[in-house]
Amino acid sequence: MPAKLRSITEPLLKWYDRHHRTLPWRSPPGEPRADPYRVWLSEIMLQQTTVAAVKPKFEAFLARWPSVEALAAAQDADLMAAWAGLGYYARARNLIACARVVTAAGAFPETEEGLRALPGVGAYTAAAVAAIAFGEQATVVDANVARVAARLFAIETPLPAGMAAIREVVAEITPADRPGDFAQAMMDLGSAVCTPRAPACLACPLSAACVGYASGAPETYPTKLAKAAKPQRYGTIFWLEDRGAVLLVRRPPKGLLGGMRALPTGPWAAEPPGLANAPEAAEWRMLDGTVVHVFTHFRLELALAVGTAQRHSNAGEWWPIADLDSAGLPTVFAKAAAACRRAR
DNA sequence: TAGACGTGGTC
DNA sequence: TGACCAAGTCT
Repeated sequence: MPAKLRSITEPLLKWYDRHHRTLPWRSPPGEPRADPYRVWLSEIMLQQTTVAAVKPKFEAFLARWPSVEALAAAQDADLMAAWAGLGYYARARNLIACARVVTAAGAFPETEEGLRALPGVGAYTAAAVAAIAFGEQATVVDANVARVAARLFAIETPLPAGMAAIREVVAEITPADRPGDFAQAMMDLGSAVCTPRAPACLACPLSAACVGYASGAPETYPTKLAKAAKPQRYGTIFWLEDRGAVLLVRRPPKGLLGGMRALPTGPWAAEPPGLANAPEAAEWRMLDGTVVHVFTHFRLELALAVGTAQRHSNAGEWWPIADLDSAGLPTVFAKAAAACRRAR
């Protein structure tokens, strides 16, 4: 084993044996394999999502759908509703598609290449599942690993272009023995020690090998390109009520909040759209105030229009207002619904 | 390659 | 308060 590799993997894995987090989808350190269903489900949920947000969702999914076969048999609407609040809803659509592919095939693919072909499984997730569930020496690079590696080797190329150099060095230091523990150790280290703002270098098992630490300014790595400003958009939410129920619709299957239940809404545009695309002719009353919600790529300010239906239209589902929590609304609509219920 | 795609927590 | 950030993927 090359000295460079040993000087990193040995202290890292020793640190992991002592300081690893215990998480519901994890096997203890030293286990060469783990349950692929749990590993896959957790990795999908963890994409761009914090451990704290994932833990209760993971437990709920595992209790309700204890195997990939059970998940494959779920109703789409039930799964989408169960995912509500986690965000990035394409993950939920791909999750059920993936479960059905795996169930039809009889088992998860056991190689990085095979996993990569599954819906919703990209370069990171394929490598993570291959390493953690199947013990493959795959190169696992998420935001934590990228940050640790960029500091360890003082990689100057800004992200995302710098990812190529990062992948190279991570491939060099990934051991054949315990590749899954190595990946999770890098992630735990990035989460607890090699943090974005104020890394705890004095507590780091890799500080002796770290070029970024030696430079005196490890927190400057990885460098990143400036982001574009978020545009402002405006919309109107329609709260149409009849005999204790409110009208909900299903969003189109793709795009923003695709496939999710929602309150009716007009366009989300650069100017307030007023009552455009109101669900039916009704006496709309505008509530005071607005609901603000910030998405990844724009900021949205919603006006709230409330009306009473003359008759039940069949343009959507009439949902009992007292039971709205079980509708599985994305957070932006849950916020708007709460504001309407308070103020109407 | 760059933009679409959610949400909640932190400082 | 707002900008940054999180176990990314798809097109």
